[in-house]
Amino acid sequence: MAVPARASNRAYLALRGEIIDWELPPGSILGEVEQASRLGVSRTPVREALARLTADGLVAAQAGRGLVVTDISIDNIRELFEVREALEMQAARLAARRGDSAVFAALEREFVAVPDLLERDDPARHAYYGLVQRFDEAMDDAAANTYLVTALRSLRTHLVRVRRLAKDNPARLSAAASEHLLIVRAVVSGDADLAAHATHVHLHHALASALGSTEPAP
Amino acid sequence: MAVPARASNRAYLALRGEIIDWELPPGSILGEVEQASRLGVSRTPVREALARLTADGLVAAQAGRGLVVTDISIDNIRELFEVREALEMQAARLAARRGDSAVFAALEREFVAVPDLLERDDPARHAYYGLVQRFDEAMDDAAANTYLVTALRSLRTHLVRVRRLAKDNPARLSAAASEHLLIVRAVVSGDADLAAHATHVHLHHALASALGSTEPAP
DNA sequence: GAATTCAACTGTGTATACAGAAAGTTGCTA
DNA sequence: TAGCAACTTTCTGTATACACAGTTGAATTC
Repeated sequence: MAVPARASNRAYLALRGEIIDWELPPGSILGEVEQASRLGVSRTPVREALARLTADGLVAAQAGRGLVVTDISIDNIRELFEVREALEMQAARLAARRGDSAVFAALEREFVAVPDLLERDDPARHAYYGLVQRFDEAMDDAAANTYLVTALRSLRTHLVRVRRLAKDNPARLSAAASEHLLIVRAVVSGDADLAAHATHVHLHHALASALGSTEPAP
Repeated sequence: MAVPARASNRAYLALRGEIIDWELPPGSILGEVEQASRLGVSRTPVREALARLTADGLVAAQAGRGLVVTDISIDNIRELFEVREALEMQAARLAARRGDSAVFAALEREFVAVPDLLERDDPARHAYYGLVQRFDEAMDDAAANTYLVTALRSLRTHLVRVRRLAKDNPARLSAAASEHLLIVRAVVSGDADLAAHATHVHLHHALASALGSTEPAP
């Protein structure tokens, strides 16, 4: 870092990380003075951090109680996926029209190799999730639409919380990789409709998996 | 208002209004001290207002220059409509599935009457734009998706700026009303595909109109 | 005459102090 | 014992003071 990171930014990243990692579970009350002393900064940067988190939708003002970490329910997951479907299908269309084939051809080779990757038994699946992240970034880049990318980033913040709630199993990861592969191949060949529909299929399965793994045993 | 509106909120609404109304044109530099003295509040609420505007994408930090009102270009309009297409088509689908038919039946009657409305020669077309606003609100309500509505609201902030840039002509308004009418009828009859595709058609024409009226005469 | 350096000023980032409002608690009364 | 009221405490919202960084301008030197 070229400059000492600003205190408000440090406070924002710290609180955001703790909320996403469920260290601050939904319902936690975030008082300004308490967080200021805990994070070792004054109230001013904490205020700014909390304002950004409110804009992100990670915390909300509750009457009289101050700011509270927002809840994530099953209904929230369905709503998130409804928006995600709209935005990612559009991103896939745009990427197929505008994307750099070479970039996605490289990703295609990586997704082909995922079965080998998963056999290596990386407990946290860091390599796989890193690949998915690069896929997302390539799509953002190829879509070349500031407003779309902004909306997707906001959405992903919430999706990360869901991911912590619903653990993926190895079979699902393998299936997801082949779904991603189809999307990537559609982008490489410039087939916008196929890219969009393959994204739809992928999200359908992802939602079913997320809902399935969160439902309690009867 | 039960309580005296908070100074930070007043500052936010004031600055937001001035940016949307082009009183603060793109490129305007917003210094904290200057705005604080102009709005009659201290720097703290102004800071909060500027932070919210930055999150909205209406202002952006420019290296060394402080905060600057963001620009709206032709490319921005295209990008906005790409996102709008994705979100509003999804909203139309959801509204067709979940919407209250009675509400949209009432809107249908209003849109049928728009030609009469436009003959009354209201210079600012307040009645018409009010109807469109009620249409948007009914769609938001029917879509019943917090994240979708949040994204749409953010988008509309930018679209209002475009609307000030590109004036609608009476012929366009009349055509837009019949496009809206088709969407509303599709929602009433619960036809999700038709609602989505009618929205697509509407946005296609709206974009063509916006781009046409902004292009300088050759 | 041009380039480089130094100084001053403007503007943001942070801390803290103060005021007002709201919620919880405690005590009194019916 | 239950309910109401008043008080206390703690919170947020706002203002202001202070420090540091970046930019701009001028002056001096090559």
